[in-house]
Amino acid sequence: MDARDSRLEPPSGRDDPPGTVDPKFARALKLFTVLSRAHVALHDRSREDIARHGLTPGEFAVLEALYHRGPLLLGEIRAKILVSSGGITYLVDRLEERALLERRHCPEDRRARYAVLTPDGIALMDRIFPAHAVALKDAVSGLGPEDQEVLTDLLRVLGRSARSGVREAADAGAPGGPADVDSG
Amino acid sequence: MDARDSRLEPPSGRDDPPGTVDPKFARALKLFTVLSRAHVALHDRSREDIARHGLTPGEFAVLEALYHRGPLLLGEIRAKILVSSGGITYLVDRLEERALLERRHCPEDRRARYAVLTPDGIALMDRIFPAHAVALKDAVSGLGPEDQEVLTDLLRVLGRSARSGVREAADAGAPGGPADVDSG
DNA sequence: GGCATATAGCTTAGTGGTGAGATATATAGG
DNA sequence: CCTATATATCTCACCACTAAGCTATATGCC
Repeated sequence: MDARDSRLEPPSGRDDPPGTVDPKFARALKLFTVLSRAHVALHDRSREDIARHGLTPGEFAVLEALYHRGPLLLGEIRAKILVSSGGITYLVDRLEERALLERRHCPEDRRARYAVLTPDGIALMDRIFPAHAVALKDAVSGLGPEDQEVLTDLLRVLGRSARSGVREAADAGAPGGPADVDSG
Repeated sequence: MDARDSRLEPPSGRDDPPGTVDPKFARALKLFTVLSRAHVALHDRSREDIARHGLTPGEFAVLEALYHRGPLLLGEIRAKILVSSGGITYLVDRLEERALLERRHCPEDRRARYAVLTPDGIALMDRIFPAHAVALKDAVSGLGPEDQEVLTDLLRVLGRSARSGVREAADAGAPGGPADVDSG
């Protein structure tokens, strides 16, 4: 058999990557990378603040939506915070168990449910939201107000851009199966 | 009061949210929201492209790092793609099982391991990366090249701001712009 | 009314990932 | 050399969340 165990060998070199990035695409790729890192950084700051109160970001997002908009149907929260149908049930279950919100029947549609903050839920948000707002304000304070506005506007356009043109399948190929990975 | 079931009652009103956002913080909160949504949108586009090849975003990120940088220590990949120590082991395990990469001993440090793409791994990336770059370029095409550059620069600053515990002066009185804005 | 289809939320199985602790190795100081 | 501490990776228990299918209800068409 082959005497050579490749695991015993160091890599042939540190500076001969097999692929290089076509500069034509480098700008988009870089933008994506930088966007991801900025998001992670900000999200982490937000999360470490929220975690001190025993909440996950998802739970906090639900509470915040209700705190600032009043009672909402589960589907409305779902659309606002971008979780799956199972996800919103899970989050609302946990918050209801902790008596921070309640489900209520919707008189116009018996399939639907409102989520409504309880007094405890309101009290909790009264207590923690202001500090959270300060934490976020600090986290973005590396940019001045005008730059923050410009950034927000650009991100809005980018978001729309990425959301539009979403392919609804039916393009090239059967939508039934994932694809091959190897066989190359 | 008697024992009524609050679930039978509709919410008292749709437009009396308990909390309102201090406009002083509205800009930062809005920025965070818009950033999250833009990130989700772009990430979803990226993911749906990657998923067609049977890869998760994490797996793709590992392959891409190795494809463009050559062999890397697990810790180096970990720092680049921002996963936990358990996460990088998990990702590399899966890719190694599929023979897309190999672990190799590091001669200078016997605790460490390199990850190196196999020929199959390189072939896979040769095959799927170009289309992925096109997909991302399309997704950001709602912004012109110059706006993309501006956005990237602002996001870089924001990322640094969120990562460091900055509490720079600046503040509400002097929108003249913070001093050091670039260093990398 | 009666049927077909769409929709809101729930259930369940499964997954990508985290985080703390374990192990092996490295490094510094006596 | 010996000890103490730091570091790179792995192991394992757990978790937030997804996706698909389910039930109940709503809606449109005949």
